[in-house]
Amino acid sequence: MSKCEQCIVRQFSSLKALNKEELLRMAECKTSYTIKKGEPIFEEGEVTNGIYCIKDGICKLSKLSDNGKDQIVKLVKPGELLGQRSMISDEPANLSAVALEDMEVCFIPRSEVMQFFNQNNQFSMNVMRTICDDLKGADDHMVNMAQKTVRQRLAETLMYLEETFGKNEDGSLHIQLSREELAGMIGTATESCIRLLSELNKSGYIELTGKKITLLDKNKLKRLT
Amino acid sequence: MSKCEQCIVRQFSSLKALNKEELLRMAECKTSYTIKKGEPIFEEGEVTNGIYCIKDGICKLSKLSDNGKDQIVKLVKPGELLGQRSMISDEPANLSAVALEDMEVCFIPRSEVMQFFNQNNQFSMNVMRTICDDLKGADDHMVNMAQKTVRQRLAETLMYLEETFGKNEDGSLHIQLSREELAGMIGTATESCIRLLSELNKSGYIELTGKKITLLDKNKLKRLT
DNA sequence: AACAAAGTATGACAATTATCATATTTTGTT
DNA sequence: AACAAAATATGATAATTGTCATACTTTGTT
Repeated sequence: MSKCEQCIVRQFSSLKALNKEELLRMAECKTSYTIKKGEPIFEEGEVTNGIYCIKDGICKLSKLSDNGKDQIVKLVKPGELLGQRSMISDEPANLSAVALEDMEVCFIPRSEVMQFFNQNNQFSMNVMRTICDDLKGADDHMVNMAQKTVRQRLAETLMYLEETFGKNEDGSLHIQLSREELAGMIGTATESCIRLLSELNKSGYIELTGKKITLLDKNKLKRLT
Repeated sequence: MSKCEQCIVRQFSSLKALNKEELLRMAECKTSYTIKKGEPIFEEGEVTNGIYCIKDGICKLSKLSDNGKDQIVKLVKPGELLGQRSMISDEPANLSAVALEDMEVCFIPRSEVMQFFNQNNQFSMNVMRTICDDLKGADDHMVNMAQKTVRQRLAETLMYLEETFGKNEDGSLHIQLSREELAGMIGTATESCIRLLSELNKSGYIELTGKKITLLDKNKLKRLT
């Protein structure tokens, strides 16, 4: 059983407010999991009964729409927590979490987290601020979905992916999404997404090499939005 | 200076957790306002420095998109609180709040609310749950915006308006939105909204009489979505 | 009552986006 | 290495939605 003290999740998340004793308690009750790319951490409607700490790997939070398409609501990085909203509302998950890369996560039971939550005011304020940030992000995202064209949303998403997940040595986006997943982020049909990518490619905004996407002219891309 | 004990807001909002002494303190520091239809309570980017209790009247929370159109993110009823997220994040308002009817609201300074928040655990849990509900609502709303057609969103919105704000004696929707505002809710051009309404009218799904909208066949409307 | 201004309605058309069909390429498995 | 399956790409076409022009109605003001 590994310690929680030096864990990346503790450095970036609400958990940074926990003291040594609380970290020890957490280390004792946590469960570590390895999750393969493509596998779910939890699914929409599932009772999660705790939170997940993302130690390594990226995952998508998505929701199945009535039309059968999976809309990606958010991407989650190492250092973040999953399942905080469900824990506080005491409700099943509203979104599914699926690994986009091989992942390492720890599960901490609800009862334990709620203890920290009630005892440690700084911790609960941290959780609260995170949820407030998510709410602001979701409102802004909603406005973009409602008011921007697919091309604008694609350009914004590509820049977001580079800013958030960085580039490889060759300059291509580090995060690898399938065309279907990218379409699921911007809220469009897979074919439309492919067509627009290939248009941006021909116009010199981006470069497509196999699955790799490289942003060539970010100023031009920004002007699209 | 009126009392807070019997106020409608106390019955429906997070404030129900406050005790008599806290209510007295709140009554002393609150400021009451009357806001005319069309006037703002606060605007996007404004530092609010407190929360607003909606005693009477309905307002819209909206955000101006880059294309110059106002997207309505949420409608707020009497009994609800405004500005909780900004208060906790200690940030300016992310959305504008504008009265859709003449309103009565009370303003409570941030310092006071934060005291309740820190002292009264039930109150802070209530606030937290409300924000969690908003987050779930925003995520769901986002998926609808991304995945449903304008016609589907219009049908859903009309049913939402009837469920949430009720009907007049003649069966028409109680809440009166301009076509532009309705378009701002569903995220489309005003002309498209008008055209679809008139199509639903001709097909017998709804009836348009001046500004009044009556839902005639809710089963059919539901099937559209 | 008269008038301007705003809101609602509709047509014509263009632009955007989805859908279906069909190649082509890549990936994974035996 | 060979093959099937999945992912990517592209064309053709239809459906949806936005834009601009214009007319009609309602509202509010003087």
